[in-house]
Amino acid sequence: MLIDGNSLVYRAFFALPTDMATASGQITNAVFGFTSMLINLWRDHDPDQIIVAFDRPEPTFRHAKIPDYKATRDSAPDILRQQMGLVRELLDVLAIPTVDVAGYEADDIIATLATTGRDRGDDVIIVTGDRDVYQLVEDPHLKVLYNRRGVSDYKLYDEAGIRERTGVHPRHYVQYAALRGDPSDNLPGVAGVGEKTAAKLINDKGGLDAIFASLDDLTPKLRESLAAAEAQVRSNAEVMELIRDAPLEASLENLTLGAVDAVAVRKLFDFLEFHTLHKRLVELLGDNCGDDGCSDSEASQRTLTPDVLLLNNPQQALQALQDAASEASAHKRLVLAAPSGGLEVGLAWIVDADKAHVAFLPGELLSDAEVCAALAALVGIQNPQSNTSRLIAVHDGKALMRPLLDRGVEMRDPLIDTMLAAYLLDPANARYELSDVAERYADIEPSVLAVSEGRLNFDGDSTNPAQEAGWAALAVERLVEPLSEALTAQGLNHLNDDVEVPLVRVLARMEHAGIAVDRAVLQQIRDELATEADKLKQQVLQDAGRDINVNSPKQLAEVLFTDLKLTPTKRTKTGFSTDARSLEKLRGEHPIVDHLLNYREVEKLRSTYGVGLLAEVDPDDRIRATFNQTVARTGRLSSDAPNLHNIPVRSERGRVFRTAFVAPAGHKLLVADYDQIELRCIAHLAEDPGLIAAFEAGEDIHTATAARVFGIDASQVRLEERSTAKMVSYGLAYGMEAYGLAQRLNIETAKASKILDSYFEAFPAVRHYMDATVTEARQRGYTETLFGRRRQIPELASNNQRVRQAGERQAMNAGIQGLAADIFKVSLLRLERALRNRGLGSRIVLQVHDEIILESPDSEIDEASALASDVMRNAFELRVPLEVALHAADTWAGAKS
DNA sequence: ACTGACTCGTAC
DNA sequence: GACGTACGAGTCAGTT
Repeated sequence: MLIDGNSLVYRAFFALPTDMATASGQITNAVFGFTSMLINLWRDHDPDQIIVAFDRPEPTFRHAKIPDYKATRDSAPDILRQQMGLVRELLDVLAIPTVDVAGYEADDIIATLATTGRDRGDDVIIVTGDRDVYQLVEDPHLKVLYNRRGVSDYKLYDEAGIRERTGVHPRHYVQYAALRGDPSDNLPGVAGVGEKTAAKLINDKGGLDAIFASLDDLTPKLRESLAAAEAQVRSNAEVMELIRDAPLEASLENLTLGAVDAVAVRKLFDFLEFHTLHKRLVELLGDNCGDDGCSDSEASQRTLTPDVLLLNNPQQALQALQDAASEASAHKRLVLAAPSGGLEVGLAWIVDADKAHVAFLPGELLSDAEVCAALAALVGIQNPQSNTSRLIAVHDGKALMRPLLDRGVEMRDPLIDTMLAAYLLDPANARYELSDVAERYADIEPSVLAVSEGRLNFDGDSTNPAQEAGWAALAVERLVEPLSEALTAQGLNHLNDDVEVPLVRVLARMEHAGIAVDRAVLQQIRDELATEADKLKQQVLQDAGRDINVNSPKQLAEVLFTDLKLTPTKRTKTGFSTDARSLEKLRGEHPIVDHLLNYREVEKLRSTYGVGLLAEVDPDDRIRATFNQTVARTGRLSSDAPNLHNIPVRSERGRVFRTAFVAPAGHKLLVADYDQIELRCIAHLAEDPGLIAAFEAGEDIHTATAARVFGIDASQVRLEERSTAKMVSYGLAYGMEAYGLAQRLNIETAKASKILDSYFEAFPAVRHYMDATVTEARQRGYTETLFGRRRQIPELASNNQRVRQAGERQAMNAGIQGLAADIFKVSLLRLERALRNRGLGSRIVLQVHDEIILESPDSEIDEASALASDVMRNAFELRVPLEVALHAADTWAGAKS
């Protein structure tokens, strides 16, 4: 194994955060990364010999040939250079030989050693992040382990691999690279020639000489570029060719691994504070390095090392699953965890907190029907006859449930889902990956790599999902107690046990079902919009008078406010705003304004909804979004891939997309949506007699509000007054102020202020509720919904007025939006249960915050409607009634109020 | 080629 | 600075 030391140390340095340091302040990110890589390489490939080659600081023969060679490179930062010495020291104590030669690069040393090794019959692996060595792989005994990025992303290239990656045979690599150039070495290639063209030229002609000899066959542009660059290309080829007979002092025979000095290793690792790495090293080297009389007791508490039983074939899998399922002790805990690749890759489990035994089932065994059945017996929904089911603990149970549903297995509700628990405990956190939660609540050390890459990546060992899933299972096991206790302490048991946890299965079933779409309709809409967008774009360009990117706010601002001298009305962080509200104010000043507004609308619809939705349609003509339960800080759900929560409805042009969401033959879409749920929540929370009375009377709430605010009879309320009242009511929930209302109504702030005053005079309890909510939140540091859902609002303690006021608005909104979300979740749950209990064929296929959409057989419409209405109205008892509107139609567009 | 900040626009 | 909660397309500048 030949390692390019500089290359790997550089990769490690840039891949890991520079705040990794020892208590004494020595920065260790590069040494850490390099050491971790080295241990993994050693373990995974078990080489007979390891040699690490280094560059020397002096110029090389390449600099002599080309004065500008590598001239664009910045010199290494000090904090990296310091660590080079530590890496050398590390290799010393590990007795790994290093080589460097003045005037030559590490690559040349590697080329020399590789050639010698191959000639004497060795298999050689070259480890580097530098592509130049691809040229060496002309022989089946020579391979390159290329470090693509970070410290754990390697790819092993043999001759075929190089050809696939570059398009050329390794023996042509130098010529190919010479054409393409190498910006990192400051070697320009041919203008207009990148990887694809370079490979094509080489393969068509056979080599540089042939290419330059027959330039006439090529297109004029290419011919010209090549002719102009010939000298450069020839020179590139010369310096890119690696030296295979560099003058090394030691011979390959003498560069062997020596005896490891265990005490020196321990001292160095102690100094660097590499406790986990030391443990891994000891595991690797065993007695050679293990017994130096020290222990890692402190570190081991924070580090998890799973002992995984790998199930290699269906027989072993069946046995293990049956063992787990048939154990006499019921009501014990079963921890399930998948590796980062998901259930497709595999599934690990632990039974009865027996941490010594983690089983890992490779994903491919799930295609075996018997294995699937055995898994169903272990984790499936409870068999009514048996009451012996184990209590499941998971992190992100939906990630398991959904692929299991695809395989016909319906997993039962877990006892605890550590992801949901962490979300309930702090929904403003934004990070609920297992490594984050494990560190926060069980003081389990996350792998540094997990932190740097934002996901669990078991210490660089990306090739071992069994270890990774095993780690996850251990982590979940350790989290169960602390999280359960924290939930209880915070009064979150009801919300967790009776709402969030059972909701997981409802969402998994919705995702699994998906919603049917009419692909042809969607394509038709997209194509019409494309034509229209093209036309409007031409108009805008014509108005602009020059060629710009119409999608670029920056270029648009230049045209509008510099070329055309229109008056800017609003600033953004980087310049003048061109958003729709600003453009509205410029209407009539220049035709470009109208054209641009039209273009924006059509282009938005075309790209986001036309192209975007079509990309998400599955082969069976259904769209399956993901519904996230731990994203929104108020307790709402969110949807992505695609986001089905913002399908257009307000504008006529956008609404047509809803005609593409359909019910299959013999079915209807049944849409049930809450009427004014947030406003009803405000009425309840504020206990405002006026609002309550209006809702109880079943009046049109905006008309009734307008009547009270403007002091007139409901019959006298004009459309504009109703609209104003509606705006105020909505703004209320968000903590809107006079300025904001004025902007929206396009009136003066003073006038808006009067309207707000009148509103609060008419509904005094509302203002009191808002004030009390903010005061309480400020005192406690968090808000709480009626269901006990908490949300921390640290902004309330800020010294910055702007931040603090934003916190106040969040506090006002959280209780309202959160209560609505809680009620809605209960509805979803109960409706799904009710449908199942009655054995109906109707199923929930979508939800949008206050709207549930069912796909219902024609024969069931009446029963399902009545059921949905009943469940939703009675989901929670407020001081005001909850009203639900129901519509059945063939498409989502048809089901409207 | 990839990534993150930014702007803009859609929903409730 | 001024209305809460989301997701995503596209641009652009910086990095690998």
